Amino acid sequence: MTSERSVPPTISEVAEAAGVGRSTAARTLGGYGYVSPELRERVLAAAERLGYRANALARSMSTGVSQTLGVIVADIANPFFGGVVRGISDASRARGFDTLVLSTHEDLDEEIAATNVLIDKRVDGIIVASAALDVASAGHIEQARARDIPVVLVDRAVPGLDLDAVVIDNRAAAREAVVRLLDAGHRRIGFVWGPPVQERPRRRRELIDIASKNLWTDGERLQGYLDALDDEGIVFDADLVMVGAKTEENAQAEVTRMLDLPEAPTALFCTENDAMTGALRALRARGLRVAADVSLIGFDDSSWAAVMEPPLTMIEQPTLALGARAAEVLFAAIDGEAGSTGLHTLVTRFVDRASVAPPPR
Amino acid sequence: MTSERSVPPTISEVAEAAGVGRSTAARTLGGYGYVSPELRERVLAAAERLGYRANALARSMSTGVSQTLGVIVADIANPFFGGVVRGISDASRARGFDTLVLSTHEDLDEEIAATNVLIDKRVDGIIVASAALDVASAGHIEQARARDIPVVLVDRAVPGLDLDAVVIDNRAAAREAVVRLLDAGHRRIGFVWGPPVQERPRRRRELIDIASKNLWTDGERLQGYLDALDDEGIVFDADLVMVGAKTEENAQAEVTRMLDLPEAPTALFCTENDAMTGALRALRARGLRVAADVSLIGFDDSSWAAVMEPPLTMIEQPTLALGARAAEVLFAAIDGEAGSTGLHTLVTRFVDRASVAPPPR
DNA sequence: CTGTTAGCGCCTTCAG
DNA sequence: CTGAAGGCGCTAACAG
Repeated sequence: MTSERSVPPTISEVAEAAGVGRSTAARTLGGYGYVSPELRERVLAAAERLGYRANALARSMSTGVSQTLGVIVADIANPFFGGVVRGISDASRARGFDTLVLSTHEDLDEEIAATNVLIDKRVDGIIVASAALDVASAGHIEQARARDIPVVLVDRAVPGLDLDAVVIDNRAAAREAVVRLLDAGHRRIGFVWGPPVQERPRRRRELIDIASKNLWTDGERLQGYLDALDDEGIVFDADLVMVGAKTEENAQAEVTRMLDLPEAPTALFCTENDAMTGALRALRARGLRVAADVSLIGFDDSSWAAVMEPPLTMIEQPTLALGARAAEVLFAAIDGEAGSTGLHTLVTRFVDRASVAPPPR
Repeated sequence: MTSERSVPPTISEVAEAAGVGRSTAARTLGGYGYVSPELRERVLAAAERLGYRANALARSMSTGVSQTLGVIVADIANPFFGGVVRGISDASRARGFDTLVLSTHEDLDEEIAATNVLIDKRVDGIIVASAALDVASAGHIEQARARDIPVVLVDRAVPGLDLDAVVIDNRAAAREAVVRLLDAGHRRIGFVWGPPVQERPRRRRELIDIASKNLWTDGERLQGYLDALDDEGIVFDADLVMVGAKTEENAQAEVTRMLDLPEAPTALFCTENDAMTGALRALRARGLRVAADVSLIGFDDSSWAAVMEPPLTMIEQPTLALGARAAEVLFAAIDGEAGSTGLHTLVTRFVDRASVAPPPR
């Protein structure tokens, strides 16, 4: 039975209806303190009759706890972040927490604004896949911590920031992928996707410098690529690295450019989904076959990759687990468990399918 | 400059620091009422110095407005819902609202719990892709409305519920797809995906009955399929409809079953992403080629569909727009604009690529 | 224009 | 074990 009135009943009204004091009603409805079975019954009945529901805002107001987690990601429409958010959401629900999700379009100012919103709404903790590149640009995160709001990073670490970060080992995963290509006999391997440098870096040193000044994941993956090349003593060729915007169109354009090189790459390492689809478009346009003509390995497995012809070899990221783990780490901090802050690294899975073959000829 | 204390300063402290009354501080910081430029300046300076930020909870408490929208979807990790949520999120932000997102795993009980959470947190409005099949199972939605919280449905309408619903015309889109297949000469067309019936329906009437008792989108798409068949006077064959769980595995199994029929389908209409990938797996396992042997049309375009060989003909849903529109309609309701409730239908786009060809032989 | 005075709904001492 | 009273931080009438 619910009352028809549109203003919800308060605990005082329930108390009155039950003929008891406010605090007695509050104690039984809030589930704390002692109440005699008899009164308890009466209160419960009255609450039921009036359709009482506690006002979570008022409760947060006096307890100082909102039972809400704040989540900041670049783009909730990106399946990768969708998985992370779902992992966070499920783990939170299990603890009775809800999640306020904000998308920042990979813009630092939006991220700062989002952080302020979360601080203002008094969330109990924040999980952020930050666009901040270094400590200097992470002032908003310090701000939250200064207000005693625990923060954990997910997907992207921020070098120099002493914070818990739940990530994968991008560098090792990238290195492994490129090693596979190397093992298959490839020597000219293209690197498709960020960092989004505008000018083609001449020297290797320059590239590493750029990598360290861009999105952490991009930099790490690029490093992994270079690591693998180093293993084989292959000199880095700037022509084989994509430059410019991180879009599918540009990936296609850059791969096309590489394909037209005198010494074209025989393999491509795509560090993101759109890099892979862009590369595939470029191959098709040039009439080249996957594996037979150009080998391919990509990041972020999906069910589509498995049904391509040939099926694509991919690196799978544990999106749900990243989110779930981030939530766990955050809850530990909320509970005041002084765990050592640092990197929590989850393992990726190398899904070996059929897009890698020896170079042609 | 931010103070180092972890308990945030209140408006009273700012007032004191500025040497003015609370309400003067409140007026300037809250941006309402009159304040002399001089005092205003002093208050602002004090607020800045103390690092003041308004407590949104307290504000909501007294205004009764939370500047927060509640969003309920089946699975935030599903790219379709990811797009919808992103659309909602962007449109909300533009109005200064934030979104509390809850995933229900397509479970009605979880949806009911989620609705209660949103009611308790006093969101100003709710957008829900409901798992409710009819008015009888939509009590929680009525509950929210009884508490004067506007609700708008997105993606899925609930037959009989007098509520705004922002959707696409699933029936027409499905019909168009099947008509294309028919026009290409196909007569045996398989329907892959829900409704998740367990027993194979014998009669057409039975099927329609089932369709009307399941997820609205599934039912509508199935109706569209039947509509197209009717146009050509083709009798519905129960063997060509998938039954059982809505999973990629089962889609593959069911398509395999159809392919092994004495009169196998020469075309397949897949109403969801996993239906398409399942179907593709089945074709591959049987050594059949897309288009040449079996024509294909699917729902929910993605960049992958464009790079398949051959590129897949798909129906594209405007996910961002669905979310954005739902938010607009909700804001209209929040603003008290008494628009007529009903269906808001957005258009889909038929992306004609190359997975449809005449039947073989 | 400014400051005082009440609440918003809940939790939390504190006597009784 | 119960009820009265005060406070969380803010907004909102209301006099001055």
